[in-house]
Formats: sequence, structure tokens, C-alpha cells
Amino acid sequence: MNETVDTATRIMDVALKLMQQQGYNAFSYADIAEEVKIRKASIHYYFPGKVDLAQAVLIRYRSVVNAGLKHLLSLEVDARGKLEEVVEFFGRLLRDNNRVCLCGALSAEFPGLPEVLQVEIQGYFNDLEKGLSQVLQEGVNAGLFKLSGSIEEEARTLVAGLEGAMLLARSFNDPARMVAMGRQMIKHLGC
Amino acid sequence: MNETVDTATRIMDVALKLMQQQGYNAFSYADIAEEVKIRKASIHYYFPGKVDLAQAVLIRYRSVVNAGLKHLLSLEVDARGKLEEVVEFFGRLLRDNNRVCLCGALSAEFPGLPEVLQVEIQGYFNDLEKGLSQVLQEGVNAGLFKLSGSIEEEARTLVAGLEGAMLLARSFNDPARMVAMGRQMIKHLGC
DNA sequence: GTCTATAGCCCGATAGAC
DNA sequence: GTCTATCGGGCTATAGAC
Repeated sequence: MNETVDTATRIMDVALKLMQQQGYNAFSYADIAEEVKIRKASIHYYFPGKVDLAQAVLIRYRSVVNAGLKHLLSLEVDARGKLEEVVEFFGRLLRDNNRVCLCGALSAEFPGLPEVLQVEIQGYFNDLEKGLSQVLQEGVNAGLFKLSGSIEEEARTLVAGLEGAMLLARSFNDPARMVAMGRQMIKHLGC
Repeated sequence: MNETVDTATRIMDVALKLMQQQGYNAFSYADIAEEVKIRKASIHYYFPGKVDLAQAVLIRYRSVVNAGLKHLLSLEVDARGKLEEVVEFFGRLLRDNNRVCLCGALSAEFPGLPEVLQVEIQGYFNDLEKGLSQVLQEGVNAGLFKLSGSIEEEARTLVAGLEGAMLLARSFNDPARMVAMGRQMIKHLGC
């Protein structure tokens, strides 16, 4: 069921993987062409420049994560269970594909990135913070969490922790470490 | 008192800055040559290849941070104060120079980095974890902290949080955000 | 130690045939 | 839509004069 995926999508899939693994500056049209089995020039037909491609990948990534957050909030588990889902999600990304969050990876190169990419990265972090804030609020309302700061501050700290945990765990080739750190962060919210 | 610094040191200083700001793949010998005001070829006299240069920068960075940790542990402040010092240190790095931790920045490109660099990055994270573990132990002994996991897990989580906080805060051009997140992490250790 | 000059490679991008 | 061919430029690195 993967044979009918259009070329633009396959290009974005490979670009996403390469950026999550090595960042923006380390991937090339040649790398993508090889994996997608087309020629470099063909990529320009779909994405005029490298920045356009990266921007498209970022926009798609953002909307996928936002859809995931929306779905997460609709789950019939308590707030703690929802945060565990988030941790497991990123843990699987790391374990199955050796990838980290796209925006976590790109943030390391932030000052040198084109402005259109910087904007999307900021937007993503804001979206993630907002989604986690809702989960935290839910947990506070249910008496599950007793926060030591404002919802916003706790959500921001959690985003930072998750992004850092992925980078650290990958540096030790140890996806389980990411999950362990994520669970530790959840404990910190707690009662 | 900065006029007598030898050329190798000046090269490493600029390389450090560029890697902290943009990562490994985004800096070039040309960038360094321009800032140090020598020619590209001269850099090869001190550092045969780019990997050698990055390795030297990493080794020096590690030893500087280790010295800083040793000094930190000798300070006459309690464990909480010591952690606040760490947060302030990284906060200043961000505010004054728009830089993040070298190894946090490089970890985003980890799977594509030469192995000698990967080894140094892992070593750095281990060193930092060990140093923070000592501070945490001190805090527990003094009754200042009541941890919700093992010393090792809490230290690892703290390292991840600090690295992530620098990347996030820089993405919003908001060094104060890093300090706020760091303080929040300290609260999480707490009693 | 620092320079000029350049090799050799890969990059992103474009033109134009099919 | 995909290709071949190629351009101009930046990269790391080397050779060799001074």
C-alpha cells in the first residue's frame, strides 16, 4: 500500500528522515535522489530550492504533530496516560528509525537557518507547548498533578526536556534512556 | 591581554563559536580564516583536517567544563545554589554570545558525525551527568532535595532538560526563557 | 608559519531534449 | 514529469614558494 505514493511525498519523506538524522546542512539533493530513485534535477520540479523543500517538510510535520496532539486529547486516558503516550511516541521514533524530533534537530542550527524555516520551528514549539499545556491543565483539574510553576512554564520545561532527551538518548544509541527520562519528567509534575 | 593568544587558540576559539551557533556541517575553513585574519591554508598547518580541529575543540571544551564543575563543587553555597550557578552559566552563554552548549548543538547531527567526535560528545555528557550527580547527592544529604528517581536518572534528566532549554530559548531569541526553564527544573528536585 | 595557487569533489540550480 | 548535461561556486585539502 506504499506503491501509489506520489513523488513529491516520497521526496518529503526522505528529506524528513535526513533532516531528523543529520540536520539541515548535512543533507543534499543527491542523497534524496538516490533514495527516491530519481535524478537530482527532478526534485527541483517539485521543490524549486532546498529551502522550499525544507519548508514544505516542516509545514507537513507541524500539521501531523498537531493532528496527533488533537487525537491525543481525545483519548480516554487520564492526563498522566496522555503524557506517557507522548513519551512513547518519541521513544518509538528513536528506537525504530534513529530519528529525533525534526524541530529539535533543526534548532541546533537555528541562527544559520533561512528565516522561513525559523518561523516554522518557532510555530511548532508553540503548538507543542500549547498541546501539552492542555494536558497539564487536565491533569491539574483532575488532581493528578501538582505543579511547581505556571502551566505555561511547566509545559515549556517539558518540551525542552523531551527535545533534549531525544538528542541525549540518541547520542548513546539508547532509546530506552529517552523513555526513562520522559517518565522522570512526568514524575516531576506529580503529587 | 588578548593580543598574545597564539594562532591555534584563536582558530579553536572561532571554531567553537561557529559550532555552537550553527553546528559541525555549517562551518568552513573559510569562515574561520576570515575571522582569524589568516588564510585557509594556514589552518591546515595547525589542524590537518576539519575533524582534527573539531576534536581538539571538543577536548578543550570538555576539560574547561570539567574544571568548571570541579570549581562549582568547591563553592560555599548549598546544592540548590550550585544548580542555580549552572543555569546562570548557560544562560549567560546564550545571552551574551547567542551560543548553546557545544555538545548539545553537535548532538543534533550525531549519526552523521565522525566517530572520534561522537566519542567526545558522549564523554562530555557523561562528565556533566557525573558532576550534576555529585551536586544532587549533596542536596539529598543536606535534606534540600527529595528526588523522585535515582540520582543517576535525575542527573540525566537534568542534563537533557538543560540542553533542550538552551536550544528552545535560542529559537525564540529569549535567553531569559532558558533561565526560567532551568529554575523550574530545580524546583522539580524538590521538597 | 604564512602565503599563493590550485586540485578534485560535491553542492544547488538551470537549460533544454524527450 | 523525468531525463542528460552542465554551470558556477564553495568546500576540504595539498603542493610548494617565501
